[in-house]
Amino acid sequence: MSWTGTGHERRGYHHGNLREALIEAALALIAELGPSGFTVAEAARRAGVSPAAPYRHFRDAEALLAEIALRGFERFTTALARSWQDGKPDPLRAFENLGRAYLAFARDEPALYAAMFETRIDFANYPSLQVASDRAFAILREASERLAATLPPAKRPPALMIALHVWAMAHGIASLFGRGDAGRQLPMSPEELLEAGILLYLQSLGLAGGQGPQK
Amino acid sequence: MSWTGTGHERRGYHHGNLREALIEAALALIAELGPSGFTVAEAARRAGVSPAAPYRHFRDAEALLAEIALRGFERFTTALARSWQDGKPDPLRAFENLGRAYLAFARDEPALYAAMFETRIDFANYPSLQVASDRAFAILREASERLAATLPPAKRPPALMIALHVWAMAHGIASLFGRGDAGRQLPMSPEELLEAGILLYLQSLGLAGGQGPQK
DNA sequence: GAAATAATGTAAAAAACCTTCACATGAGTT
DNA sequence: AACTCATGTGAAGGTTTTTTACATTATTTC
Repeated sequence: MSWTGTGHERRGYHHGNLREALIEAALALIAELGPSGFTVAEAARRAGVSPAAPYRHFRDAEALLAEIALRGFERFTTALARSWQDGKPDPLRAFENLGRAYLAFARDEPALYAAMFETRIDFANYPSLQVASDRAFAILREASERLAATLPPAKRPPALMIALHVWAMAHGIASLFGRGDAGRQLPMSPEELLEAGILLYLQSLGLAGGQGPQK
Repeated sequence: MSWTGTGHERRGYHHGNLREALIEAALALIAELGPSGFTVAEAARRAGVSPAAPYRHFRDAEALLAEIALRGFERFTTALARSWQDGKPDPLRAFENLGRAYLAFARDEPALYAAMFETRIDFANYPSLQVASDRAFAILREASERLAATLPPAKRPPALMIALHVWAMAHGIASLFGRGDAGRQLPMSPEELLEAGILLYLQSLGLAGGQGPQK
């Protein structure tokens, strides 16, 4: 038993909670070394089991990553929904909060975010991932709908487009500048950058800044 | 010599152009299987040499990827500069062309784009990569400067901010929706999405749409 | 409660990969 | 022609992935 890890104690022949222990170990590995630093063998080592044990719980390495990404999307959805607060105190403020929550999630849970977006998992092989990802996007879309609905129908821009633009900018900022040490330094924080970008964008749609839409 | 590849012919004991052949093989692998599908052994196999041969040209697998990313940034810079056309016919049109060129590069050279942005190479270990990346961003920044300069100084927004916002949105769209099959389907093409996003954003700065800045 | 069954972990092994090292070969130089 | 350097080979050690046969424990059923 030379692989017996120094980490969490082992109750006996059976681990008792190996599935969770593997997920935690994988998360720690990703956080430390990036998505490519994770290996099934190392996760097993940290959980104190043999290299074959993980295969009782996950079909292969990708399945473990997919499970992590799935939980990531679920927590992401929760975090976004909480920050949106059903549009309170007002849709614009709530929308800004949504943006901050997006970046906060990417910063505070880099391993989850990496598993969700920096890992090349084919969603077709994991339908639940597609569902979970759609649910997260649905928050953003709902927020965009509510924001757009503050305008009279004639001047109302398509909410889906707004949601896509905001998602792209948020993901772009998180991905390019999200980690403090990521090579590039900014004249402002990622949060400030995103907030400014969203406000400018919404302004031209007449959804921020107090004046009507451009035309 | 069981590893003699079926690909490009071999002139003798010495390959003659192994370095380039390895880079090509790695690019093909990344294009086919994603960044994680590349292995030194397979690249060597395709080049028709032994698995140890690549180490005469690259310190390790990451160094090969870094070289690919470096070339990617150089070609990226060239493509962006060409599309920008020194601001012709006018800064706004040229700016839109820049956005299209960004997405075209991500679509047409997915392997390069992946090596540049989806691979977690530490720029600190490859200073030339940092330089090349900065050069690419400099095009975007210069374009932003020129665009901002179309406004009187008092109303001129910070060009760096514009460049960061546009880069983030372009990268976000490329990364989330750039590949046709990438799970999510859009109501419009990535190019149209980006163009609309940029125009709306610039509108509120008074840089597009024909009217002055808001507020 | 004992026996059958299911779940979970181990050991061993094959295949692939990464990388290094000593050595071989060929190219270019003097 | 001899020397030197660059480039490629063969072999080897170490790691990882995943499968298979087997061992152990938990759970269910009678």
